[in-house]
Amino acid sequence: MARRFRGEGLQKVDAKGRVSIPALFRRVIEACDPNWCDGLPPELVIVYGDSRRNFLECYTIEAIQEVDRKIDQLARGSLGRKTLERLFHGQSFPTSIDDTGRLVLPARLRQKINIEKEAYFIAAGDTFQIWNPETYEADQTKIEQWLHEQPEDFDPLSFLDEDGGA
Amino acid sequence: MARRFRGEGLQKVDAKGRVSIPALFRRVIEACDPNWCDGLPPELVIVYGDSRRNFLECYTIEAIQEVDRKIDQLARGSLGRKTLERLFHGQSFPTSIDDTGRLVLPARLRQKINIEKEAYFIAAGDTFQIWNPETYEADQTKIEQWLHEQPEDFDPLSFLDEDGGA
DNA sequence: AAAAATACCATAAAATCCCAAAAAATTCTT
DNA sequence: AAGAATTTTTTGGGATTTTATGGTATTTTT
Repeated sequence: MARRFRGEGLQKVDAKGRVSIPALFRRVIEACDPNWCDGLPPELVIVYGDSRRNFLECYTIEAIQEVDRKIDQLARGSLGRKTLERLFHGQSFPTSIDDTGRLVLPARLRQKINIEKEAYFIAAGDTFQIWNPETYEADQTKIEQWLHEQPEDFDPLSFLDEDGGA
Repeated sequence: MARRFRGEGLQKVDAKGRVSIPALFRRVIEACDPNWCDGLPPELVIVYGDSRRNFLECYTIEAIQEVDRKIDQLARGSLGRKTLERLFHGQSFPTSIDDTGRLVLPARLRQKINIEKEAYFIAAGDTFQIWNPETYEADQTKIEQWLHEQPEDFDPLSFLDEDGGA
């Protein structure tokens, strides 16, 4: 099973757009970069997507290669392939982590998700996401509210029993 | 059947957030970490969950992998998957047990469940939980009250006859 | 030249490692 | 079965390393 990101955290963003990647995330990025070895800057790909997407999704090299392979299998010219190429090849930004564990988010990306001084990092399986802290909180609140609307003894784990997912 | 935790106990937490894991729990954590062998630190994952959750739930590697596999089977982007990714990937903390049998609970986690000098450990099937001792006691009292409200001859084992265990 | 991106250096806070001693549980011996 | 010896567990403190963050200088791009 592929290595997974876990955890979350608020990080500062300085005037130049530099952000520290939480150390645990860094370990995963390193381990999932086939070309990485000690001393080299670990690489990753940031997918920012279309205008509706309000967070950045960060892929390890292995994870993005898996997506690439799947895209390759779609028929050339098909709507699916065109759409996915736009998203993963066009609306994405390959970068790497510097020797102090930081990433530089270009102004364009910061504007897109509307972050200034702080960024919220959260794991999501084989990727992690970067959010504007307020936007994230609002999203999380929505999820929690939904959970609270469920029956008293509802356990999120019951999702796991569903077949295929809602 | 997967190995199960059993037992409970009060443990001290020192100024650095270190807690001894009850030795019996340790044996289970070791046995359920596929990568573990003598000398290596046994790993586990602490799921702390959303704002309402007032205890930490500790998963062995095998237990968390089972959850991960199930999450993988839910449709990408579905509400169920998103909720579970938040909970198990985002609101969790991967860690390991040091050579003296201790775990370090970061300040953030201690604050979340409001523990300072003592923590209460209790087994719960293939996971175990860490509580603030008073919070745990209150929860336990609630359960006992409910039991006392049942008919004289009520036996909790009768739950086992229900289908699905609503 | 101005702006942006990159490299280099520096530091406080936090997490980790290492050593050591009580306390408790287990085994051994008589 | 009781006591002694040994091992395991729990707990404590200091030293070291890593992490997160800030600043300045240098290079590259436009």
